[in-house]
Amino acid sequence: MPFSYEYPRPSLAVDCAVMGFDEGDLKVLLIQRGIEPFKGKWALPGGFVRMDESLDAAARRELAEETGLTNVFLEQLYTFGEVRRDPRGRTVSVAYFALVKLGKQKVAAATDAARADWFSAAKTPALAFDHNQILEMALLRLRNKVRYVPIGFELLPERFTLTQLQHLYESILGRDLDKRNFRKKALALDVLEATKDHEQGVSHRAARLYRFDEEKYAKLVKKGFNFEL
Amino acid sequence: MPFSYEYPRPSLAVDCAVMGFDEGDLKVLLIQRGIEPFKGKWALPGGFVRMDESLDAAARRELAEETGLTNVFLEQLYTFGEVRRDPRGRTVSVAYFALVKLGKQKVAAATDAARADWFSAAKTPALAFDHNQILEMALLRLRNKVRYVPIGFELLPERFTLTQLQHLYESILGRDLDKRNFRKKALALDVLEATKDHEQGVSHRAARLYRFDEEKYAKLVKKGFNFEL
DNA sequence: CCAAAAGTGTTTCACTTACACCCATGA
DNA sequence: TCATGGGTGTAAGTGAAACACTTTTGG
Repeated sequence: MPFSYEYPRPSLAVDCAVMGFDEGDLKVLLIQRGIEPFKGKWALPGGFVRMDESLDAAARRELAEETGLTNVFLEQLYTFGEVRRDPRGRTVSVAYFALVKLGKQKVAAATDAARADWFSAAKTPALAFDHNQILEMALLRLRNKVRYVPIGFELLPERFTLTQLQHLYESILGRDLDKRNFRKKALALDVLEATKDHEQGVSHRAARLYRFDEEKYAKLVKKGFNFEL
Repeated sequence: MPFSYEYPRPSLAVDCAVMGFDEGDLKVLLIQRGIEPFKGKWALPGGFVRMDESLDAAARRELAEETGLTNVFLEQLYTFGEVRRDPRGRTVSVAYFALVKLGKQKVAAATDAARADWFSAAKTPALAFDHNQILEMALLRLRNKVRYVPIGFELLPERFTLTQLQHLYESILGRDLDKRNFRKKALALDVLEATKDHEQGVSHRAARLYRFDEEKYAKLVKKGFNFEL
């Protein structure tokens, strides 16, 4: 500790596991690396932390720079610090977990990324660095967290049908849920607000659209409630 | 990214929130800083990460150096990276969460620590850096985690009575539990092995000693079970 | 009128909670 | 023999899971 500031320091990076939901399928956003090492390989978006920005800020900046995404749900996941995880030299990476409402935002590759694209979370290619491990942990976190915190709504458009919500949960949890029980429970939580509108352009009975009510949810949290789907 | 290795780098530290349980009370291990900054103030044990060691290894090393503790339960907690959290300059700290079986190990201050001592977790002094915040997060993690992972046993001696176990849970969760229900549930989980022995030297009926059965637990985990106390 | 998904209640079972007394031991 | 904590069972209530048919709409 006394001479700490003379010590050599590891490089410090952030990497983001960005997840979205589309067509009943959980997706992950990957970029194709435009530079060495691992040039041409797919990887999580990320980059180095600057001296004048917090870790969260670095994650948001890199995400915007490499993929064009802003205003996403972002939370710290885990810090990866094995000695040889980066061939360039000692690099510690703070991994982030991000959720985006797909369809709204277009992704666009930029800076060091040759391309950016969505992959089905179930079948991602072999990634650069230890990014497969990071991604695995992110998916695990999503599965665990979605059971007691309503983050699922971060993955849906502002208005959605109960069937969409159910399919989202099914694909995150990896198992089928009973329709009646699911709807009963979702509505009983009292955080969904029914709108007057219904989905459009389907060739069958149109489902009612619901909206997640942040205020009701905040009140419930205060009361020390117990969310669980 | 391209010029990353020319960028200035933050310092990288680890800090450990070490918790123990003694006399029915949850404790935290603090060191009194022997050097600036915050000389004389209490803080979490920790120090800088070396280039040739992983983050976990750094946490273990610092813990051993500053407090003499080895073989503790250790898991990464969260990484703190606000720009001005260390007056010496930009420093990012990977915080760890540690549990020790008290009574077995003596703590002894060393290196940069003037003293090391156990404090009741409920009433800790104002700490150096953002360590109060780290500690708070560690206690929160313990409260949440203890509900679905049997880490409570990391805080008890190898053999313990059911009443000790109950008091541990009560002090972590911050509320009283019903004796009969607690015992029923604890035994129903089928991870406790009754020994033939009883506690000694008490002036009332001596309670039976139990042991946590790691193997049974591992088997249950494999079967995808559901621990909860 | 057919296909396709929306929408809706009841019963059963398991688990949680509340609750009070006798037992064993050492002083 | 008294004080102290150890140890035990049952009943009521609450929440989870299983399960099938009618309704609406567009083609």
